[in-house]
Amino acid sequence: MIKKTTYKDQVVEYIYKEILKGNLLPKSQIKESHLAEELNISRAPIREALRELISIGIVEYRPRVGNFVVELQPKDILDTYITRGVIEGFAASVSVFKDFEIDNLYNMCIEMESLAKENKNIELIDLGDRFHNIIVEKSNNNQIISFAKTLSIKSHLMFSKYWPKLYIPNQIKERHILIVDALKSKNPNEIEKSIRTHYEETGKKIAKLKEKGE
Amino acid sequence: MIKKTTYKDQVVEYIYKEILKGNLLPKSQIKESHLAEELNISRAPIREALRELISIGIVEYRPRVGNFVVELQPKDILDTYITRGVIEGFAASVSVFKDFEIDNLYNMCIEMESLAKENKNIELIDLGDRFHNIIVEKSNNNQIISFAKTLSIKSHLMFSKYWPKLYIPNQIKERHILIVDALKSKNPNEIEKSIRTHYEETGKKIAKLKEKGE
DNA sequence: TAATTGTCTACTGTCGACAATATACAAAAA
DNA sequence: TTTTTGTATATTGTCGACAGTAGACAATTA
Repeated sequence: MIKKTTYKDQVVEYIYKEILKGNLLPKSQIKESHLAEELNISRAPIREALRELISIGIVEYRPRVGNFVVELQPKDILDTYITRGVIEGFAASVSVFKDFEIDNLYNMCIEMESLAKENKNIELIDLGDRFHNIIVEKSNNNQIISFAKTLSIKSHLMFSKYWPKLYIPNQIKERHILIVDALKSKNPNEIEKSIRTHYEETGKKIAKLKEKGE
Repeated sequence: MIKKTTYKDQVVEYIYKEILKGNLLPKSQIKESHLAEELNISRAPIREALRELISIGIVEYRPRVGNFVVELQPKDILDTYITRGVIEGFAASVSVFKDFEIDNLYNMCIEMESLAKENKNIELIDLGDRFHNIIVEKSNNNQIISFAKTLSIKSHLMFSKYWPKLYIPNQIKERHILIVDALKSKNPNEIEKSIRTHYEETGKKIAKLKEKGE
């Protein structure tokens, strides 16, 4: 499969990763011409990329002033995680999972613990994404899926820094198994609640760490 | 209050209204250079405006091919309305309203009926927006507020065409009073459910009309 | 005829340049 | 000193031009 990408798409990736890596700090200005020079392209694709990041909520834009990496306040973090719980919770509550699909999700929980123990962070995060993605996609609601994707990108930015401090391997497994158990119950209210709690807990935790750390 | 706007913002408004008015039909291509010539500006601000409309989900973009007014399938309409119910429903369930605020919302319901009877559509839509906005804002969750805004813009596009066929004046009032009554109950589950139902009903209705109409 | 290949055209992708302006900082005034 | 006013500059906003390509349609081949 050959994939044709534009400069814009590559720049989106580039900026996103620079923020993740901590090379671009919150509140710092992303200057179009500097980036253009750095990447040896013109400002046009840079601007397009910035617009995309703005719509996700990663970059803040002040007309005629500039583009800035957003400073995520504890409150913003909590809001985002709570909303993610609302979106994904709803998705799960209207989804119908077959037994083997639930087993599959369960196995992913087990694998999470292993990966966490081996410190394979990248694989672990990827597995987590897949786990939650399966749930969201199952809703078959495109608006929900689209919002969930935005929130997932945004969350990454929030937890990456605090990742190691959040949960021990066993907790990671257990927390996700709670969701699987709820799915087994086939009770929409229970399912919805379990996922909301899942995200709210993490949101609170990160928000608290963020508060202390500054 | 003096407001300084860029071309981009004005173009967003322009395109949005052209779609609402039916001058730009679903599936039709929005050609940058044509619009640029029409408005006597360059392509740059046009592109920026299009990117914004894309992120809302009003315009569809195929790389290297063009920008097209989205063709909203009945399923998309239902998805959007259901999601709006989920978002606003959550907002309402975590909000705490004072008695006088609830009275205020109730009065708005009464006024809706009057406006509907007098066929003051623009004012009526505006009042509806304010009603739902009050609920969303009260949640004090910026992520929720931001999603709600997107969904509101998108919904307008969906119902504008079918507006007169949806509800009679008394129904408009009664449907919103159901929400107010739920708020009075102070029961989060009841509140959340009432708003979800509110939007799901309308979504289904519009989706059905859309199916028939084509 | 039907399938393939070649060509043309209109559109988007990207460019570099200039215009407009927010901000910082210096100069002037109180 | 403190406040106001002017000025410089770096950055965004907009422009027009050119490059590259998707899609349409004609020409070619079987």
